[in-house]
Amino acid sequence: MKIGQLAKVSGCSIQTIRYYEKEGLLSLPSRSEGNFRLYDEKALKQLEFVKHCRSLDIPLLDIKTLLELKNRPEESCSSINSLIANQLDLVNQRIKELKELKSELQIMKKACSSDNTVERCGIMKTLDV
Amino acid sequence: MKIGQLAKVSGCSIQTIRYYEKEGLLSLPSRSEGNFRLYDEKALKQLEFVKHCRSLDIPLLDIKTLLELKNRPEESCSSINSLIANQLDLVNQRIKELKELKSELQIMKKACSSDNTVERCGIMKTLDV
DNA sequence: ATAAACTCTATAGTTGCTATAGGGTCAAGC
DNA sequence: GCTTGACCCTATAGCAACTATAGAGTTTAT
Repeated sequence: MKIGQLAKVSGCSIQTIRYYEKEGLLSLPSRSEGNFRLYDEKALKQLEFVKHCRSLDIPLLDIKTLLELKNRPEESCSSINSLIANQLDLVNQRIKELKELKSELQIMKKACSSDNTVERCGIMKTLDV
Repeated sequence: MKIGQLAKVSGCSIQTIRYYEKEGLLSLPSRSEGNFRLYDEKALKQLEFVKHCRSLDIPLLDIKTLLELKNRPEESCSSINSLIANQLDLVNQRIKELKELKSELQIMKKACSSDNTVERCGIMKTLDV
């Protein structure tokens, strides 16, 4: 199939597919006589692997690492474990930060009722440290 | 004071200060004979305002809006209310997403014990949709 | 043959910084 | 006065992960 079809099937944009190829996340596809990229089922599977990893906020560089490991089945998977554990830490950390941010925003929200002027706005007073 | 001192006092890097000035978040400072930027207490306050907004994940463009509103004290602050409410929505949304991501990562973490091969790695099997 | 849809490569842009290059200024010490 | 190191300047590029656009070539259906 051509790139437009792959994009439809995978839910990944044409430009992103080309980007992933350029970044080494997708294998170079064969080409038609007119130089159009041609993809098979294996390419679709690889793209879906990449997409799945992205949905986990895994950076592209790490995804490349995972793909390389995938090609080395006899190797230890301890680095995969580390990667996922690290990702989980990052997520936990970010959730913590966002909760704190949420608290502050909620306090600010209450600091001002509508139909005020900027001068008397409780939110603005809070921002003005 | 010069930019290095402002950076120290504010906790904001020199380059970021210059960046904020370029983006219109900070007023153009006066200059010394040697063309060094010179800042007063007012500039420090403005920078701290910007920093505070950034700590709330408010985009620079919105911060500019807030600064403009600050200069119009008689105007309605309803847009400030909207901005904070919107920010809160975004934060809530992101927390939700991260919690879902966390769940998935936790499941994956359990899918593999250490000292496996890639071939038998439960995490890799999960990624391989 | 024609036109529209699809595809190509190259490049620029988004956001919010951050680093670097090459050069100028200032202040302290000799 | 000279030197040196700290500080400052502008310009530009880079980061991550896309996303858009320009200009041109290919394919497909009528």
